[in-house]
Amino acid sequence: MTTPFGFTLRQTDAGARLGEITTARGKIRTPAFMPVGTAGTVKAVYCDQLEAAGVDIVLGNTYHLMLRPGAERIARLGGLHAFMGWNKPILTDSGGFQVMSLAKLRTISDDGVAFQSHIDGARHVLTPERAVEIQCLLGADIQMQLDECVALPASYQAIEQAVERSLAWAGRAQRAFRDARQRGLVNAGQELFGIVQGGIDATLRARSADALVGLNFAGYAVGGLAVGEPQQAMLATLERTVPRLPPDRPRYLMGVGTPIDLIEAVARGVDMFDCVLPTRSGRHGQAFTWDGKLNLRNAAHSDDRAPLDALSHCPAARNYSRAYLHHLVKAQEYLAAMLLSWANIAFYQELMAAMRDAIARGKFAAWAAETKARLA
RNA sequence: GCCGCCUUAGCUCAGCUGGUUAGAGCGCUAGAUUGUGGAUCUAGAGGUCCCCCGUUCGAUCCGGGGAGGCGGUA
Repeated sequence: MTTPFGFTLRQTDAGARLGEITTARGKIRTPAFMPVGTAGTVKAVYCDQLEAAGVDIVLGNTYHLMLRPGAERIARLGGLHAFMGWNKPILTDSGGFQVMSLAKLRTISDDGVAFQSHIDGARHVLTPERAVEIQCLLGADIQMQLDECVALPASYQAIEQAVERSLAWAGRAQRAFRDARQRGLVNAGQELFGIVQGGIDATLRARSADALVGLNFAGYAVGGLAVGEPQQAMLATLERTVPRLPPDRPRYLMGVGTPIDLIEAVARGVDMFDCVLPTRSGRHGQAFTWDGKLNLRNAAHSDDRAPLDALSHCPAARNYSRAYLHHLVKAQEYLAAMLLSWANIAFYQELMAAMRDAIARGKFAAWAAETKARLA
């Protein structure tokens, strides 16, 4: 008996939404932040630490896992959850982001994307159908359609083409997913999300969102943001896009963002986020704390006995001095990446928990104003 | 003792047949990083060119002397 996929909206406050996503592998408290685990690991962090930090769901990546170790191999080994030892929900990105980030290594057509592997140069083709097949093999609880993500600034024509192509691919992905469901390759607790594109153009965003809603997805992502445009343009785009999405489905802002980005987006009705910032920044010596960003590489920390963040509940933030973390970062010790990634993920989870609490109390606007000032 | 080589940024070293503001790598000081190519990028500070004398319009560079280091040799 599989728990079916579902979304319950419990409360709204000042535009922000408190809710819960149900999957066969567990519940996701929203607004939610999902750490990025591209290659079957949230880099430098154990699954136990993720769980203890309050993480409900992590990301995996279709493109990277397809290249190495291969989707069919992961399926033979019991699926991505068993493979990486994470039994809670997993959302897999489709490879659409790599259309942008690995632009030099791919050619795109209406049929799909041909990548030249950055590992060994081999040719790999990703179509909307193959992306669904791979995500079925991985066992993702939430799949993403293949889309075309465009770096900004870009011409109207380029963004328009990406919108139309992504819409066509949304329909193909949906047919492939329904076919997989009929063949028993996905269960009732698993779902596929569509992705809105359109740059920061109001007309294209409306066109993309409206057409996608017509396809009736279980959840909707807003993609193609935080890719070069100013924060104000991103927020303005959210204000025009999110209201077009059905309120009874989760909304996922892909690839965002900084702590303040998250607060601003929650205020505009977004439920889910993912971003590499807490982990990538952690590997580069930057910490997110309740007093704002801290660069542990800076010499100012070399004699500082204070903990990273006395307000955090994370052992990494409480039990090690800034002087020690500074030393580890300067010496390029592995433990620096481990402790700072851990602390950053814990901070992001505490931030989301604080937002959920503020919404539940009906105090989101005041909380947001105070917290933004504190973190700035 | 004698012979040879060396001395330029914190470190390891380029360079200048004598000419405006002497460079690199690393290190150092900062900044960037948004659906992760375990990648990288940007900027800055830092100089008695071992010391003294001489030659020259002008010396880090040429000559003499000195100091320190490395190697060889009796």
